[in-house]
Amino acid sequence: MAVTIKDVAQRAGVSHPTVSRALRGDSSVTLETTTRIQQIARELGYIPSAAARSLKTNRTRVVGVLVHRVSDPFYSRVIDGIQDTLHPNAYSIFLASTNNDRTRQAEIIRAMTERRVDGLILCSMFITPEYFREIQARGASVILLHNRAAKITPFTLYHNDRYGARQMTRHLLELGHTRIAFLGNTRAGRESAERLKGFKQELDAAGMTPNPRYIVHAAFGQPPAAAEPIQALLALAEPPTALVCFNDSLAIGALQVLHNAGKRVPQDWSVTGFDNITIAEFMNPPLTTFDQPKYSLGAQAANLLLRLMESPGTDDSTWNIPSLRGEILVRGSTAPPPH
Amino acid sequence: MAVTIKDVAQRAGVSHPTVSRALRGDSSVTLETTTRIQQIARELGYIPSAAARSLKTNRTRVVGVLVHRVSDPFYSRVIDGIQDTLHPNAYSIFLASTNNDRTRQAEIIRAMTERRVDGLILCSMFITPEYFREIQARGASVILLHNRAAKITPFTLYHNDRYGARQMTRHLLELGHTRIAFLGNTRAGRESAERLKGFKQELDAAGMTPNPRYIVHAAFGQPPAAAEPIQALLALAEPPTALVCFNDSLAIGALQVLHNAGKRVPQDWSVTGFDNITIAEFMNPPLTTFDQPKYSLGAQAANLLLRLMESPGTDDSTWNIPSLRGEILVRGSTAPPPH
DNA sequence: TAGTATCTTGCACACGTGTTCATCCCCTAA
DNA sequence: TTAGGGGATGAACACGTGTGCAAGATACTA
Repeated sequence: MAVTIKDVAQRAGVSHPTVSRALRGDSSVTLETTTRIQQIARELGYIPSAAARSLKTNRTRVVGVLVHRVSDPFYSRVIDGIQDTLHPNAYSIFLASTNNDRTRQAEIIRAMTERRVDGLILCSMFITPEYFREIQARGASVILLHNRAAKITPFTLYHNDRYGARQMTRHLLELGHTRIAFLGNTRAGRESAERLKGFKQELDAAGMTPNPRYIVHAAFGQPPAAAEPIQALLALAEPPTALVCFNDSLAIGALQVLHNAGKRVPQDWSVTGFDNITIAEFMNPPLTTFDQPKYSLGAQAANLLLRLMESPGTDDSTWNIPSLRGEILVRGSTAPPPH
Repeated sequence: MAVTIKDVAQRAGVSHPTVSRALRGDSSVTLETTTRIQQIARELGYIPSAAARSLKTNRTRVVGVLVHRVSDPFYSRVIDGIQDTLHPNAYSIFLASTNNDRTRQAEIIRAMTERRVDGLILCSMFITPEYFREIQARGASVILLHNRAAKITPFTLYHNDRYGARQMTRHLLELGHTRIAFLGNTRAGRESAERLKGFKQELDAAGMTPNPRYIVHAAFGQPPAAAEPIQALLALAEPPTALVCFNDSLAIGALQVLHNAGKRVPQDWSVTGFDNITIAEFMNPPLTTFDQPKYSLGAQAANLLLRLMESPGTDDSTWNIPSLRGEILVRGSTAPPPH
């Protein structure tokens, strides 16, 4: 069908191994022959078959990336970072989204295994240790990003949830707030639990005991999910004056609910987000949030994976796993409490 | 290295073609043998090699998707639609972003050609007719999405820019506005030009002549790019009272600039977006916009591509290309003009 | 001039799968 | 009993590329 290496060989009057070597820049081929073969290959529009090459070399130069949803504003930035790092290294990316569906995740990993990806970046919550080991046994390098069970492998990159939550809480304490609420995300599991833990720790450190009524949870991590828990907070006899949200999307949902209830942010309520998604600074008011280095996170994960794929088998924890802390960004959605 | 079809064959005491047939459910193999082979394959953890299969069948069941940036809130929803349509059909997706860089786009398409993708969904502006034909000549089915030069192939899905812009403009006219501005996006090329055309047409239809000073352009399509042109509008002796933006992101940028300038939306200025990205309804005020069926757009493109890949060679324009219109969503960012 | 070292190239095989065709076996009908 | 037929399986080859090894050509040295 398509033009193969043999076509080029025939046209050049050489054997196909010579063409193979010439195009790969093997120095054992005469410079003259090399340039002639390259010329002919270009004329014929020869493009080698990755499938055939992979079959022989046992490497695909493909990396699989798994997220729960591509349109998630957090992960889409992570993917940008992965893309920009892997592309210059001539790797292609299989991207798939699980939709938080275990069955679908299994199908995807199966497909990626059939395709013999060299590496895998998994941003899923559903990776068990056994699962991880099975994938690894098949020869693929694996990086976990943001995983619930962070102890499966040393090759896990995750932001410091507890640290971030403490930063946000401290900021509100420093502004003078005493009635501070926390809005978690049920679906985020460990991640949400960690941030709640940080929230409580910081209150403890300030000598305050967290009010259990101020700890509420959204069913998932998108703006509409904020409505119900925020209504509950508003209905309290003594509502809070500040709110630490699990992420920016929920904070944005909270802003809207508060606005509709006639509450002004930040005069009546202070609200903080988490992640610093692109849109956060363009909200009205601009969102005070914890800036996660999303792009860098993706880039670092990709870099780590590249190193791992180059030197497989070194499962030592002697590796220097970068840890990305992030930082607080104070914007317009927080202020001292009223009166 | 990995367990191959021959290992399964040996273990089952049959030849490898029998295993191949059994696992593909060929009826010529005894039911008994089939179940036994399947059992053994499962025990051994046999997973066929896509590379070897592709080499033989000349099909990869892989589709390449090209966008300018994954984190773009418009395309990331399109990708969701593509994903959810292709996954159940056992196709995998190569995702790559061009960053609006022609060289990088060429590298990506080259890589996808090496990988022998069965199909391609291109959301790029840089596809010339010759380029398109060359890709097609290599046997891949191609769908264009949102392309500047819509006439290259019948297999182009694009939303009706002109129609949408007319809708938005009419809405503002009906509210009583007479001083209406248009904020375009230089980088979007034809797309922006079409929307501007629709804007002008609707004004014409209302017997009004567009004021050239009210037509401004942003350098790119993200919120920060709105600052400069909006400042220019504010500096006019007689500034507009309404603004039709190229997309939601620019409208969001405009909202912030107006807010900082002490203008209230919608009391002083009405602002409209375009696309209805996820965040639009959670802005303050919620954005009046033109809802593009992004997810459906992706799903339709994928469906069309599936049909095209199943029956290659039929280049007829007898195909029924779906046309997706979209609809206006009136929310809080528009109101009658002041006084 | 012959022998040897070096450089260039081709032959043959392998990677893992699917497919065509031939073969073998068993069953049935004459 | 034998011929014929149909069903199950195996042998051989092909897909396009990379690689080890041998062979041929050339240059250099003794």
